[in-house]
Amino acid sequence: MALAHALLALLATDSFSGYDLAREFEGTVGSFWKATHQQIYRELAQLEQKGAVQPEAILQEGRPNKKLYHLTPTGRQLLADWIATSDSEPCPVREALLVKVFVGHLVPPALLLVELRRHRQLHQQRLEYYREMERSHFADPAHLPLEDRYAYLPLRRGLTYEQGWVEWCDEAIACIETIDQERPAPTGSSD
Amino acid sequence: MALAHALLALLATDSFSGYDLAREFEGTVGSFWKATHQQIYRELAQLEQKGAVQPEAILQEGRPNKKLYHLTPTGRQLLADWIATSDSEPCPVREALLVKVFVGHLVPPALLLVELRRHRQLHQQRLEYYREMERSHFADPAHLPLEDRYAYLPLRRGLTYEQGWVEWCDEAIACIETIDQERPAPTGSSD
DNA sequence: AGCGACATGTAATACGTTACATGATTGG
DNA sequence: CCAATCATGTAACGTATTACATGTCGCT
Repeated sequence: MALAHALLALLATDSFSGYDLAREFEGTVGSFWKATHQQIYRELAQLEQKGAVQPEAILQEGRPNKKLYHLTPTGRQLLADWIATSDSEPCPVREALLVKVFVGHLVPPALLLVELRRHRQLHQQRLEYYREMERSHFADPAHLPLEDRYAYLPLRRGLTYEQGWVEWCDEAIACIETIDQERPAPTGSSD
Repeated sequence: MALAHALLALLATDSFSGYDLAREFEGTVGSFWKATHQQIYRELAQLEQKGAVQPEAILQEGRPNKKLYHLTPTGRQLLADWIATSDSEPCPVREALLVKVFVGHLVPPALLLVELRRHRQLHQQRLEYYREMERSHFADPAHLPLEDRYAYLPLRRGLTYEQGWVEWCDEAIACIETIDQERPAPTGSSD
């Protein structure tokens, strides 16, 4: 049910088409939720059936028509009730990179270093993107309209989350480089 | 396929029963992977069919018998190949708490503060657990056996991850307390 | 007498991912 | 001419969650 609530939350800030929503999840909103367009269209259909959202047909020329979804009062109430009543648990971490590092001794250090550097770059890019959003949309956070002061907080978490990853990657890279220098060829030499 | 590899990784460090594995995911390993016993039993059955793991029947008195799973050479190779070849993407974040904060203006601040304090406590507890594991198992990390030096790194990420959450919760709580003091009753008063 | 730990499993459902499908427009 | 953007969707599959099911032992 959680994707449904994430969609309602976005539609509480503005009206969007399914396509728009999919792009939102790739932007700032990606700091707290992810979804593909297939999930979104499926979920929007269900929300429409429940009367939580209402589509408005937008006829366009030169590009496909679209359905602009609006949050209904029912939908707004559904969202408020969910916020008020549901206990949300921290999302489970399933991080393949950490599995690899955990049993890193099974492969040559150089191989792990490639993966770690790649991840460092991905997180660094995301971090810079969030920093730019912070600069452009949330300069002087104390004097923001009320809604934006709330919306700023998830972005803050996105920032510290990505920064945490970058710092950990640096730590891990340094550690594995040391291991690599101590023993040159840990696999394939004398096993 | 990722749970399969997480299980193989654990079985590369020791032999476990399904029940044991489920408990591992609640301990230190929980810093990088989560799984319930139902998932684990299903996946172990599949891994057995592939010849990646081999069960040893342990007959016990006073408690149920169990199957101790051992990693086979095939399984070890499967794991090493996966580490070497697969590009692992950062796991998608789907954090209900951040959805709630994002549209926090829809509910009374006091309500959000309850959820935030609850989360702060959960992350604080996890943080303290990881700190204890660090103290008891990874004191003096430079002089650890090679395998433990790798195993230490995911725990380090667990530590900074939980710490990041605790710090963000403090920031969010302070911010929302300020909002609360500025405007006493944002819902239900004059809407 | 009831609960929690031990130990394994089935079944149903919900949720997420990947592949396939269509079709116009714009820019390289 | 090919790829990307806009825009919506279906179908199949894989993974995860929740509920149900069983049965002993030791503790309170």
